[in-house]
This record gives sequence, C-alpha cells and structure tokens, in this order.
Amino acid sequence: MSERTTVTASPRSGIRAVATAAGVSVSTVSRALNGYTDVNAETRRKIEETAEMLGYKPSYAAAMLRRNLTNTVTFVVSKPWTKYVDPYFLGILDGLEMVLSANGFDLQVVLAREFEREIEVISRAVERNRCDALIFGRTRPEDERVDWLQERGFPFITVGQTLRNSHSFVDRDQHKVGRDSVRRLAALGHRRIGHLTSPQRYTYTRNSIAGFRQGIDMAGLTFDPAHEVECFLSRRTGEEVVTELFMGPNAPTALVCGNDLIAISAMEGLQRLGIRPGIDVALIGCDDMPIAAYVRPALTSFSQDLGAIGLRLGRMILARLGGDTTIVQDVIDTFLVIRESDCPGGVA
Amino acid sequence: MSERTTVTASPRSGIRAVATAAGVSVSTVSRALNGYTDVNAETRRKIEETAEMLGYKPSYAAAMLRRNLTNTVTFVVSKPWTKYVDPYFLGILDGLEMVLSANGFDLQVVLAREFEREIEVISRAVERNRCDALIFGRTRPEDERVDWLQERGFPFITVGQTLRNSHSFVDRDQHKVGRDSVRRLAALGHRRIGHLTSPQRYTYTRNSIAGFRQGIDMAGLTFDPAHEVECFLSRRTGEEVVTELFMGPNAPTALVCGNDLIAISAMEGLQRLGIRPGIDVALIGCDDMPIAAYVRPALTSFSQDLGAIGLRLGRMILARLGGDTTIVQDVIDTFLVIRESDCPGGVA
DNA sequence: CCAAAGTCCAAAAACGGTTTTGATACTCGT
DNA sequence: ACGAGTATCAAAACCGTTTTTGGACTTTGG
Repeated sequence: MSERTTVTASPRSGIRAVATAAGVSVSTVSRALNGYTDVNAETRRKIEETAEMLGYKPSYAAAMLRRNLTNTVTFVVSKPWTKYVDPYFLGILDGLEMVLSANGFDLQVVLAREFEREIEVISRAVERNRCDALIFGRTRPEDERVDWLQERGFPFITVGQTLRNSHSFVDRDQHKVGRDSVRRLAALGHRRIGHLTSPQRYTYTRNSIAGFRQGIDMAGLTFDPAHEVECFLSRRTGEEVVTELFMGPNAPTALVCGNDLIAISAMEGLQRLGIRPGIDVALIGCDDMPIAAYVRPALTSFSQDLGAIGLRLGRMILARLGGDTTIVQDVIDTFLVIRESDCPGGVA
Repeated sequence: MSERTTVTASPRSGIRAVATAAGVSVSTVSRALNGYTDVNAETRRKIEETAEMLGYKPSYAAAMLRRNLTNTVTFVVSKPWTKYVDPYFLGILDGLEMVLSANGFDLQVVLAREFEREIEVISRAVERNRCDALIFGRTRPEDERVDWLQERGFPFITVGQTLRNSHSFVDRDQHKVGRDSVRRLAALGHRRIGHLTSPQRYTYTRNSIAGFRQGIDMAGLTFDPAHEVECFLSRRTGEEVVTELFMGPNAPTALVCGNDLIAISAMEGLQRLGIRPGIDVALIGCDDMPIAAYVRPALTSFSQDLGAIGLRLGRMILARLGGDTTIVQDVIDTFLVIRESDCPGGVA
C-alpha cells in the first residue's frame, strides 16, 4: 500500500495531473501536446484545454533527459575582447537570439578568456550535453576547435573561415574588402598604399591580405612588402606602425586598415607626426564600429549587417538540427560607408 | 531475465559504468563525486581515478531533473537597445560570466525586444525551470517584473533600483552623479546649468534628477524647471532639445546629460547653432562609453567599473543560491573622467 | 464472414543521475 | 560482554517526461 503512493495519489502538477484531469493516460497527454497524429481530435482538444487550465508547462529537464536534446545553442565569445569590439558580437547575438527564441531554442553564452582555454570551454559544453550546437568566431586557418568538434561529429557553425572549410560558416567577403579598399584609394589617385593588417593568425586577415594584393595588381600598382604591416590592439598598434612607416622614405599616401581600431590608432599616430589624416593621408577602415562615425576625421569603413549574420547563423543551425547535414558556406556582402578619412591623393 | 537487462549488462558509459569498473555501487559513486563525507578516503580515490580514466561526465539533464536545480543564471537584456549601449551590458556580462563559470554555473542570455514582452520572456525561463535565478536591468520605479518574481519567490537581482526596493540590487550612485555634475560645473563658474535627462520611466533617471536638484541647491543656485528636459535616443533627442533651449532667452551655459549619447547629440545640436561645445557651453555626460573619448570635443563623463558590477552580481547570486536570503543592496561608486567638454563658464 | 489493416490509447520501460533507506561491520564506554 | 553510536556502502525509490509495446476496437477488403 505504501509503495508508489505518489503515483496513485492525484499529483498536484506535472503531466500526470493533466492526465488525470483530462481522464486519459500520461502518454496520451504527451503525444497530444507534442503534435503526434495518433490522437483523436476531440481528445487532443480536451487535453490542450486542461493543460492550459492547469497552467501546465512540461519540465525542461525531464524532456531533455529523455530526448537527449537540450534545445539550446551555445555561442562562444572569445577573448581577447576589448570593450570596443563588443558591438560586433552583440549585433550578431541580436539576430541569432531572435530566430532561436522564435523556434523554441535558447541561447547560451560562454566566454573564453584565453585562446588556450577555448577547447576547454567548448568541451565542457559538449561533453556535459549542455547544448545541441555551437557557434564561435575568431577562426584561425588551423583551428583546433574545428578539429575537435569534427572528430566528435558535434554540430557547429563558425563565424569566419578556416583552412579546413569542410564545415558550415558565415563570413563576410573579406577578400572583396581588401580588393575594394585598394580600388577606391587608387581611384582617388593614390599610388603608394599601405596595409595595416589585423593579426595574421586569423583567417580573415589572410583573405584581406590576398584581396589587397589583388587590388594592387588590378590597379596596375606594384606591391611593396614593406607597406604591409601586422598590427595588434595592445602591442604594436597602428600608432606605432605608422610612426615607423612615415619616418622613412617612400611613405604611403593612403592606408588600408584591417579594422577601425587600427585605423583610429593610426590616425592618432599620424597627427602626432603632424600629418593630417583625411587630408595628407587617406584611410579606410573595416567593421564600421559606432566610433567610426564620431572620430575626427570620421572614418570611411566597410560595414555589414550584423543582425543579418545572426539571422543566418540561426537559420543554418536550425536546419542542421532539423537533420539537414548539407554544408552551407555563406559569404555575406559588405558595403563601404564613405565618410571623411578617404581623401584624394596627390598624383604627383 | 529479460527485465532490466540494461542495468545488469555492464553499460558503456554513465555512472553505472564507473560503479562497475570501480567495484562499488552507483550511489557510492555519486556520493564520492559530489563530495559527501560518508565515503572512505580510499574508496573515493579509486572512484575518482576510475571516473577520470573513463572520462565520465555526469549528465547535466539527469542531475537537473533529480535536484530540480539548473546551475544556470539567466541574464535578461532589455530592448530597446541600440548598438551604442551594448558595451554597457557586455561589460557586465564579462564580470558576471567569470564568477559564474568559476563556480560551475552557466550563463544564459535572453533578449526582450519590447517592454511589453519582458514578463513573457521572464516567465518562460522561470516556469519551465530553465534557470535558478534571474538578473535584469533597466528597472522602473513600478517594475512589474519585480512584482511577478516576488509573488513566486523566485531569486533575482536587478541592475538598478525600483521603488519596491525590497530586493537585492546593484546600482551605481546616480544621485551622486547628478549632484557632482552640478558641483563641478558650478565650481567652473557656471550659474545656469541645464539638465538633459534620460527617459524618466527609469528609476535611475529619477535619482539623477534628485541629485541634480540637490546639487543646484548646494551650489546656491536657483533651480529652473525649464532647464530640465527629458531626452530620448530616437524621438526628442538631445539635438532637438538643445535647439529649443538655446533659441530662447536665458539659455544655460552648461549641460548635465543623462548619458553620453544625449551629450553627443546635444553637442551636434550646439554646433549646428554655431555654439562651440567645450568652449561656449560645458557638457558632462554619463556612462563613459567608448565613443566618449573619441568625439570632439572629447566628452567628460562619469565612469564605472562594469566588470566589477558583473562580479558583484555574480557573487550576490551565488550567495543567494547558497541559501543566504539576506537582501543586499549594493551601490557602487562612479568617478568622473575629465576630458575636454567641461570648460569654465563665464561668470559674467 | 473472417482476416488484415488502421485508429486510438493505456501500460510500462527508459533516460541517468541523486537521495533516502536500511543493512552490516566496527568502535567505544560501561 | 552488551547496547549505543558511527562509518561505510548497497539497494531501491525518485525526478517528469518521451518512447515503445501492445491491446482493444473499428474499418476495410476479399
């Protein structure tokens, strides 16, 4: 008599409460609420009604345990991230969360503070079954995260490419950014164009460099290796690089910058040298961060629809989790926002 | 014989695999791995060893179902959010995630796109048992979210205060911000100081206003209601308000701005009127957003350590979930970052 | 008219842990 | 030597769903 009292006694909540209230079995409630077809229309209606009346919400944990699905997508934000680059990720998160939540999925955010711990952060989420899929950015050509996940067959999408490229990704057309930056500056009359690149460990930097060089070729200019310098946010900033570049002979008259922060830093360096950015030297940035519009001279920069990137990520993830294993590689377009920093160059 | 075959057959993974491999019972493995005391030291060591060797990771779902604890904290980001205010939340998330993940908790982020749907977003997380606690900002004096959660006894912490104030929160000392803004401008010789406030539906705006008025009193000035105007990011921006304010007689010579975006917008309005911000009119902002340093004139603004706010939130949440039901109300200090926009005022 | 197929649903197994219960062996004080 | 207390662990209950299995009943086809 004392055994299983909780089952026989009418429970206060849960699917059993709905079942007894509706006069059907537990399994029928489950099937009715999950849209299975083998439930009589009238029975289904009554079940939905009682569930609504009782305010029944299925336990997420129980469903997760049984189905082995979390209905959660994890987005990994990689450090080093400065407060300046945040808008980039949050813009993506915005679009991503919209499509995920509309489809009953939750978004989890984890932060990896050092490169070395990225795998650790990812494995924690994967091995403990905390999510159904992963999204991460800051991809490198040889990206161990991609290897790790592919070995285990775990669904993921990257923001940016790798050399593996046997996986789905969303990326902006960074090659075109490099190419069109040169094209515009050349059209403005510049013949010595420098390139302050973002850190070359990232794949997108390499694409940008390839695009830049192609642009130089297409404009009939000659590529000067000394004008292509790698920049970082902390050490060896645009400011430092610029002082070296413009102290020597043969200084460029225009600079393509890997991102807006490099461009702004370079502008500060130029001003310190008494060179006026936007007048004596032209600059083009990339990312179109909020700051770009407010800095003086306002920075001409390549922009993209971050929300759209997030939307696409979301849709791709949902398709993948829906069983579609097609590899989707989505290169989205960028557009140049012309402001004040890209001035005509003296053809002399 | 056919019944419970999965139990008797040695399972490939899970806690049962560890149990059979270590030659103990399942419950002992659980207790050993969860740090209970009634396990022999030697037994515990062997279990930990076997678990490590087998790469055993307890299923999050199963633990969650049984314990009725998710080990997850949900952070609600409220729209309207522009890409400009993002750094504020991400800075907080940074600190919050750090302390949460260090304690085995996960951070979930949900976005509420409209005020009307905030409750819906919250209730979804709470009723489906997706998290153990909630954090949210953009608090209003009468905040339905607080009522809703308090009715249900669900743990939460707000970023910012409400009129209820019978709950834990972290807030910056907005009263002091208003007060000190006036104090500084008065010390610079200004006698007609305007206040472009943030939207007054938020509690922090009211505190700011109270502080501002007290500052006016303390400086021996007279408060002019016409100089206190509510601003928004979209309609009725600082730019619009400034044109009205400075067209009429008795225009202020200094402006306290509810946030940096209002200040920047006001500066643009002033420049359009031929008034030079930072020379003819002094401005002080609040938030110290990244833009503040790059705008011209660079904006003097009140700053705070966002990471510290996140850390405190995390620690408070952990204490609360650890059983400590003390209400903690943490008002963190701000500091003025002096740049170029707060010029001396003509005492004439 | 009977077998085969289809419809609808109840019962029970399963998911993988944690917690409770209780049993055994050992220690200690008297 | 004996009862109480303690340390250690096994067995089983339990969490709340989903999924499988199979049974009862109805319809269809030959």
